Amino acid sequence: MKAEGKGDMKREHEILIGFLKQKGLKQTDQREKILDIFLSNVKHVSADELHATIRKSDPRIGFSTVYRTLKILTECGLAREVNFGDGRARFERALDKGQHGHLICTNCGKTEEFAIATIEKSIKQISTNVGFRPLGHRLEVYGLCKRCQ
Amino acid sequence: MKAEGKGDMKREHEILIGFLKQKGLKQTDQREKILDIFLSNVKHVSADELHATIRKSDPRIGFSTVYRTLKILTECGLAREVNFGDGRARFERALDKGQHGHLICTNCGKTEEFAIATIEKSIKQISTNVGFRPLGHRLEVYGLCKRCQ
DNA sequence: CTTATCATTGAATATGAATGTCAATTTCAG
DNA sequence: CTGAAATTGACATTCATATTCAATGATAAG
Ligand SMILES: [Mn+2]
Ligand SMILES: [Mn+2]
Ligand SMILES: [Zn+2]
Ligand SMILES: [Zn+2]
Repeated sequence: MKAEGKGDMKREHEILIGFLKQKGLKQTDQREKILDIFLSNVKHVSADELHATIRKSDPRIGFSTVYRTLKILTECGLAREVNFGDGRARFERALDKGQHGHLICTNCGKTEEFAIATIEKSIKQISTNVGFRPLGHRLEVYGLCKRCQ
Repeated sequence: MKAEGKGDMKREHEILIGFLKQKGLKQTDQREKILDIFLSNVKHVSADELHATIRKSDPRIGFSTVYRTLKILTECGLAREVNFGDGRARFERALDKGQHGHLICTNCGKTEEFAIATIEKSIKQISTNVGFRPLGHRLEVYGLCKRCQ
């Protein structure tokens, strides 16, 4: 669970630690472990799912801690919350990963990501026209994936 | 509550009645009244809010009925569900009103709509490229409205 | 190292929207 | 009309999210 060739996570840990210090919060084993598992895991994970995964390596970590840590990770830019209309929040890695849209299969739940550079340009244009300052956006496309059509 | 110059709602009622008949469901006063109030009301209303409004003119209509009727209205294309990340579903008029994006102020909650014709073209393009068949989409932009900046 | 302070943890509990249940009532085809 | 079947509305349940709180842990000062 270390030599997995996904680039070291030092940078992410430094960001987390810096954020905690700056906010007067404390550095704990739980927070570090949750960050590790979050980063080494599949994308679009819910708090529940992440907690289930973490329990396998440390059954003593509570759901609340996972839940609260995901919030912290989101605050410090390491995670991003996404929502696929299934009634629960999901989180994906945010560092070095720009905004993107999601194609969500309404039949099997499969999701695919796509770049939205041109769309983002349109959004900026439109927003500026009406005096709105855009800070974030969500674009979800619902439909049928190749297999489900 | 009738001569309000918003075009008659006959067409909507015909659509609802046709849908009910076709599905073997029954035409009730409640459903008609809920449709009326839904149409003569502000956009982006939650089930709760709609129920509160309806209670003023008929206190005997229950929340469950409003909730279930909104589902029916969505099924027959008279309403569309939208979600602004505040944890509850909202509904807007859908007949004669194409898809559009929303600019949502994260400070005051104000929402503004905008056309997404060009963006829709991009979505279709991208989807086709990967073999995905798009059936619907949501585009929400979060930021600060003119007043809140 | 020791201590004092204050944040964190995790189990339990609370919250709130969405959905399900069911007896009484209403619709509507025949 | 009449009866089968859908509807209604009060209430209960579910489920994700959020909060509470006593015990524990982290950190800075001495
Ligand atoms: Mn993604
Ligand atoms: Mn709208
Ligand atoms: Zn699929
Ligand atoms: Zn505002």
